[in-house]
Amino acid sequence: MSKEKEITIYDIASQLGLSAATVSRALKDHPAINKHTKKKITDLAGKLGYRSNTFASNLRQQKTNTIGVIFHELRSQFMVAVLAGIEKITTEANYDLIIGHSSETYEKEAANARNLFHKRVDGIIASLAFDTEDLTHFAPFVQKGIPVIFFDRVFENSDGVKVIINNRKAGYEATKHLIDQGCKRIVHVTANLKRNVYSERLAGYKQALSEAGIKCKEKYLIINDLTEKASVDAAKKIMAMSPLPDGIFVTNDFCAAVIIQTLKEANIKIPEDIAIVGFNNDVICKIIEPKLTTINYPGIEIGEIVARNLVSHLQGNANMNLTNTIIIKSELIVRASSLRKKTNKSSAKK
Amino acid sequence: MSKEKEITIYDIASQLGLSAATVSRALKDHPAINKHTKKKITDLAGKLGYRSNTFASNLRQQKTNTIGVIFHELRSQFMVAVLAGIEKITTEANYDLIIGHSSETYEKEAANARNLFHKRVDGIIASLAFDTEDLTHFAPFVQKGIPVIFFDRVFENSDGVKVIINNRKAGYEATKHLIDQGCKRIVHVTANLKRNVYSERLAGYKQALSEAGIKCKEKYLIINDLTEKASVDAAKKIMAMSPLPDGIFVTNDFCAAVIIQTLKEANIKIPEDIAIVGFNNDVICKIIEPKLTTINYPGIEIGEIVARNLVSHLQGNANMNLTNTIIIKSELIVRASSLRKKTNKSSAKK
DNA sequence: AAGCAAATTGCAACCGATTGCAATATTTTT
DNA sequence: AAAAATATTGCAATCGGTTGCAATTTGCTT
Repeated sequence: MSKEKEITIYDIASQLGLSAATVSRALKDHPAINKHTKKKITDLAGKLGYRSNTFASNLRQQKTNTIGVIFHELRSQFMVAVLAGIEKITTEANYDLIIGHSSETYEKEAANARNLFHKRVDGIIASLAFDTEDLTHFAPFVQKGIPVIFFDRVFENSDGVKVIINNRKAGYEATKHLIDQGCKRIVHVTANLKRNVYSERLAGYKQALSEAGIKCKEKYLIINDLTEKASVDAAKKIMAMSPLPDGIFVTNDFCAAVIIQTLKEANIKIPEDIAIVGFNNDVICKIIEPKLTTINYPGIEIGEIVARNLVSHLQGNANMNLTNTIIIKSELIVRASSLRKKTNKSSAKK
Repeated sequence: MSKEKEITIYDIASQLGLSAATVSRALKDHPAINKHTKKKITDLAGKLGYRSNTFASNLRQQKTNTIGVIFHELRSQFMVAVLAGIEKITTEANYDLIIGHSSETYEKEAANARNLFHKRVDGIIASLAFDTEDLTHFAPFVQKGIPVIFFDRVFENSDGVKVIINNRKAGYEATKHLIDQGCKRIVHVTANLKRNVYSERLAGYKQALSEAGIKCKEKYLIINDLTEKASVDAAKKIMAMSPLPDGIFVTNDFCAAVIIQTLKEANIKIPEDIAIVGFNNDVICKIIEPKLTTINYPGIEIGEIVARNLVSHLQGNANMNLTNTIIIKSELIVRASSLRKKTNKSSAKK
């Protein structure tokens, strides 16, 4: 427990009869320093257990080498995957991450933003909470020229870079698939329509219905917060409908899994009575019985792209401000939960 | 995009004809400063958009107000819950978190430790990777008197504070429950026995068997890495046994769920043919069919306790070094996957 | 060996907040 | 009203690394 004194460049300098400036440069591999002295310095630094003081360095250089991340929720595979992608790129580039999560409330999101602002992060990566209605809490960053990049939950018409998938197309494909499977009464379970991801998927849903000449009924739209309880309620609401719907497009795999579970307990057969499609391609898709048809939302790639954009902007290799929106590919993955017709693809692996 | 100059205490001081020292004290609510001047200062600071420079402050105070967290994996409900618990306490106490994850390898764990050491965190919270064999990578912290606290995956005989559950007891109860349900040939699927959590659960398993006069067979012990693939393999191994086992105690819910799924596909009935108990009480327990009996491992509480201990040590309110091990309660939660006898508790909710 | 270019190294002023101690202002005591 | 006590404020050094510019050393040319 003996708290030894920290070694500084001054200690190294005096032990070698050099100046602190030389030591500083040597440790950063500055080209002006003689190879031979450089070696002496790094050797001694190693021996003494020198560790550079980030604060002194940050203070002088006026930058923190830290990126702030604001997530609405961490309990989803998708989000963790995005995080892993971000982490991979940022650690390679030697940036630290400060992670804040909003638990889906605007209030905490704004508090996180303030905190990160005070911590002087060099850049921000964010996905919005359910109830965020404007981006004023990010204004301080914009004013100071600190780059902000959004993914997944974004304001489509805002400035700043956004990395998203084509949610409308995904919603369209999910619904179209159900229609192709013979569904006529298709429920859509989704969340707060203020969020682009949900409103766009809904738009795709409506488009597919209208193209098929199916009228979109108000009562077939269920909006909730995707929690376990809300999912059970949604299932009950669906069971109470008469006639029973024959298809459900759920905007989230976990919610879809709970709905399947609840319906099965009521002896409703999936997919024979009701076919179901989820969204995200979480592991849960393969654990629920029947396995869940879903939209693959590639989290790692999104995280990597988001981070790569931010980092190269910060390093001056590219100017983010020229970019506006980056759209990542997503695709429908068909599994048993929606397969009623034994079509070309034959039976999905059982 | 106009990068305005940052406001410092000197700016505030000169605008008010005061000294920087006074401004600094006023902003920290130092008792020696006159209420009236204090108000003038905070008002102006607000108006100018002053934000304190953490680096200057950290540099001067020689502490970072940052806690490092080393996780072996983030993709589990349990770990995310622990993180949420830690976050709750540390943000209340105004500490930042730097999170590193080892992906279950010693190498990355050590790299994370080095990084956090260089970042000069004030304290460390860690859970060990599968293949970590010693704690030398934490030695630098100990030497400098930086507190390190472990949870879940720990070395039981090491110095330092550990927060764990009684894994032996949990393993015993899980196995005993299976025995009580009439199981005689009980398989145990677990992971690297270097980790206390797994070796202890195994010990509990053996104890329960021996008390019931059941011989513990080598071939009934399956050790893997708990991934999806490994879980499928484990299930196949089990199906190949003759006679078929009639009970499985799995050390992890996700792995248990995959095994259930795989067994069901082979037309094995759960729990009639084989009863199954998992570990952790992840949400997946309630989604898998039948619902999974498991051990409740209270992540949030563990996170809170770990963080509370560390924070109060750092704040000088308590000395962690007097504590050695904190044991949290865990309990068996019985659900359908193991219920063969309709006993006193009658049928678990269907 | 003088002259000049290139390679190394050092000087000293930052970056912005903190804090022990001294100085000044205000209030209370006698 | 002077002395003593208390409340406020300022001085100036400090934390440790960085960097423009100057100084010094070394190498090369003729």
